[in-house]
Amino acid sequence: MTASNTTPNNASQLGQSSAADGSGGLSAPAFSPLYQQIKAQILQSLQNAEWQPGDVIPSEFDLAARFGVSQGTVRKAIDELASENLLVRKQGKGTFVATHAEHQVQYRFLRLHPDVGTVQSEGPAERQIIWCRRVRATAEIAKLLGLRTAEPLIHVRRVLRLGGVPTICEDMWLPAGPFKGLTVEQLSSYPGAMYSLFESTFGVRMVRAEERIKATTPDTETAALLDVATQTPLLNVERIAYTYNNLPMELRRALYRTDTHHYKNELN
Amino acid sequence: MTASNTTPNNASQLGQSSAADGSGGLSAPAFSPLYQQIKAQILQSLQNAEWQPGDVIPSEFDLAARFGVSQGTVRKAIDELASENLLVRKQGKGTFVATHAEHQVQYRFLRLHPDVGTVQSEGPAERQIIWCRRVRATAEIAKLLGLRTAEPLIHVRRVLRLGGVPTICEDMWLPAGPFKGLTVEQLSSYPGAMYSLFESTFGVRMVRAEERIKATTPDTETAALLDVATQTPLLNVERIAYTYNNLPMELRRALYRTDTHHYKNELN
DNA sequence: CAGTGGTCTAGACCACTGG
DNA sequence: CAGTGGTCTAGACCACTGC
Repeated sequence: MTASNTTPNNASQLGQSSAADGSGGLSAPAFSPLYQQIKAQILQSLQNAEWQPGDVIPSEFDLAARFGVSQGTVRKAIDELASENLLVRKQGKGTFVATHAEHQVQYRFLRLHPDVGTVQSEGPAERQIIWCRRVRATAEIAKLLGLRTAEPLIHVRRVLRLGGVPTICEDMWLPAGPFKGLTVEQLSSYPGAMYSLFESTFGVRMVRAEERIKATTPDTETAALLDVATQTPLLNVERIAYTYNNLPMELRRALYRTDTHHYKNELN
Repeated sequence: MTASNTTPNNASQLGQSSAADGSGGLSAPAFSPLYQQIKAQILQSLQNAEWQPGDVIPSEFDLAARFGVSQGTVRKAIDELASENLLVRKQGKGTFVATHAEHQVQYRFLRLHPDVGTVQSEGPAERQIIWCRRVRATAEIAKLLGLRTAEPLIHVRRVLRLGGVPTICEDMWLPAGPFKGLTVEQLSSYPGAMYSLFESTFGVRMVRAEERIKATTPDTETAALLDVATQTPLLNVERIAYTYNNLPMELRRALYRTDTHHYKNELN
């Protein structure tokens, strides 16, 4: 009785998700293990906002019962989601939906760190919104965000001061639809990180990002904002941030001063 | 008979490794699960060069028998080592010691990619060794490499051409001891990546690296090597590469041209 | 076909949290 | 104390490789 498996193998009552699964190829039947299907189910619940950021999700045994699999299988699914920073496990307490609002890390995607030996204990960044405008997508921006040219966008420009020094000047482009109603007042008064605001107010959770870095010099306007000469070499960091389903939701083009800070990257 | 566990719990015949374990704190007894101890044992075999890069290691069942644990426990240990890129699993074939000589990825730690739309299919980089000298460590370099000031080093300077264009100029400092006998001829004639040479010829396997990026302009000598004006903004990438045990074994300071390439980083 | 890694189960017990 | 995640086992079967 006990030693026989539940089903011969692949997909039975568990419908394979229909949307893009990123496999690309189309020849192979593409065997998908049970835990991957469970993972897709959990992901679906996250996308559907069935569980909110910060919430506890059901226990491993509950989920196992719900999906009709063993706890170990659910565990493996959650393991992967946790390693992708979509879920956070806390022993003895439960498994939680990850959130940008965790006070521990203010800027999860910011890789700019103060040089050691120079200014330290600089505290939180001071943020200054330069503007927040409605614009239309250029062909270039539309392509990067997966939109059509001339679709409405919100364009935000801001400066961050670290340790009192203007260090970062960034432009952000957001699709107007999901961010309808975003105002300078919100951006200025919100106490947490910008992605935390997006999460709580607009239900858009940034999950992953890609950055492309070049060296450049600022135009006169940006040079003034950063209080540097126009020939000062700066890092040009272009970021595309993605929400669930690899959907790009933000384009950000930032200039970093690197006289007292550096961009840190770990290579494995 | 079967349902009782092997040992009440922690460390029994498995001696906890003596060297630095990175735990830092000293108050807690620091419970260490079995699979972590197995992982440490396997790591030890890797450091002792008991298994060479590219070799197969014993099967999960063999290792389980050797360590007196179940296959699942060995599996979890190998899982972590594989996720750290120290081992590579190949279904149906075995588990292999990772190597920099895999033809698939020529430069595992190089994050500079050609811009899309510009020059493509640029093929392998052309390497040009500018010099290879014996020097003594400055205080700064000694600190970064965990050495004492004035310890002997090998200083290599080279230029990489991508798609025919001189794009990277880098200086490397290596401790003279482990790299005794490194010559310009070796560096010039070796067909693979530099870390592959280190691995096969000197038994030094780079496992992990940290990079700190700033924007700068080149001095006249470097500007000439890269064929750019001295006011051209460039990426300054300072890398410390580590072998097993978090031992720093290389300091590298590179300047990247970013007119047709960019430094790519994935944020999770 | 045998050998390897990969999946899945069922059940036991441990470590941690909070009422 | 009960409930959660974390570890460990023993055993079954699947998918892939290569002889």
